Amino acid sequence: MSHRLSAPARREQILHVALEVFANSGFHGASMNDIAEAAGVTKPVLYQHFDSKRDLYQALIEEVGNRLRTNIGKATAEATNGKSQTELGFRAYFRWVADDHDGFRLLFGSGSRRDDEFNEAIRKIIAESARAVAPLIAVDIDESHRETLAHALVGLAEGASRRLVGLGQDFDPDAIAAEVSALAWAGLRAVTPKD
Amino acid sequence: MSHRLSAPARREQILHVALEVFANSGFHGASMNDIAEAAGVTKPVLYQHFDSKRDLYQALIEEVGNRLRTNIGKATAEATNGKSQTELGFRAYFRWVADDHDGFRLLFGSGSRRDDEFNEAIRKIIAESARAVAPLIAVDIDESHRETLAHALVGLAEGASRRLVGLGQDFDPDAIAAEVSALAWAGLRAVTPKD
DNA sequence: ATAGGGAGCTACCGGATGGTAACCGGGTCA
DNA sequence: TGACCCGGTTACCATCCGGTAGCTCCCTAT
Repeated sequence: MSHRLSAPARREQILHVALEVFANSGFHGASMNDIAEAAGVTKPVLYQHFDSKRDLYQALIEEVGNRLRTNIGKATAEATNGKSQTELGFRAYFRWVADDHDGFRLLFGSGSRRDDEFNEAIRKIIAESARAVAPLIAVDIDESHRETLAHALVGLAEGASRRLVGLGQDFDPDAIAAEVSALAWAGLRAVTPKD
Repeated sequence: MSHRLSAPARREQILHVALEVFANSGFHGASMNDIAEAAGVTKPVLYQHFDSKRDLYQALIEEVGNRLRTNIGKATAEATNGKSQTELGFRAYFRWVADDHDGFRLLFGSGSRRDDEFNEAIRKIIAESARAVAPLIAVDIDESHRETLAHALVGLAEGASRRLVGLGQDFDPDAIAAEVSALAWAGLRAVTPKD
């Protein structure tokens, strides 16, 4: 069949294939046999590259998380003010979602959040995103509320993405980003202290 | 121990206890034995009231979904304009989250989304919320974008809630609602057609 | 040719868990 | 008092699945 691969190549291929399988079926829904079959090999091969199922899954979370981080980081680094930072950040986010559907579903669509171990990793990614967003909230409210609003904004992007990805069709990330970031930016300006 | 209960009472108790267990451990993480033990009975008793584990879980999703629906529906019914509708809607939502942590985690915190069968039920709830939000987006953009923004707003509330619930402490739902709805309302006004 | 290493496979184990069959025991009513 | 209803229990089955031991086969280098 698909010939033998070198160890590193096989590892990459497994990661690639596993991402798709996990994204489709979730951690519990996908068996190691499923993944092995999808990769055109048998189970023991998986264990030559990963210590356990969790290990494989975790590796994926980390990899996908890094892609997300990197994209947003690069994009916002070029921003000169809050508004453009917001726009560029959302654009990078939606671009990432648009061409990494499986990655998005792995992180945000699945049961990853349930499991304590995975939860931690994903929480970190979300918290990190929130921390990037928080400084944009200029209003003088207490730290805790600011954090909460930051998480809300992360949820804003997540909610839109979930639907877009759920539809299964491709979409124009820049157009969505423009609307969502307009909403976010104007919204941020409107939050007033106290009430 | 806790004496025998009438069938209906036992059913209610099981639902109550199962919500907590599922919320804590997720669908896969919680075994029927866990739930039975938490309820102070044994497994077969569960099967006298529910056909299967999935059946029990589904019943919970529906029940929680109804609570959410009802609360928001009642609240927004009193609104006279878009702005107050937004405020009242968010307030009802956060109030629900505040006193139904377990319900929130069942619907939004867990692996429920993964499973096709459950997914459908939860999707419906989210879609319903989005449909309630969509009319507030006055801007003249095409239907699909409006839907996406509506989902984004649902995600806004979800993101904030996830953090609040995750912190484990209680919070003032009205205060959060005030901020989030201010953000949402101002944001909505700012989305402009085309660009 | 042949030895060796590394990629891959067959076959298996054991634990966890959803689900069930068969039984028990106490309160109620004739 | 004795039959029966019904909520509850014990003990079990069957299956799925993560994980592993040990072998095979092919390619390469000497």
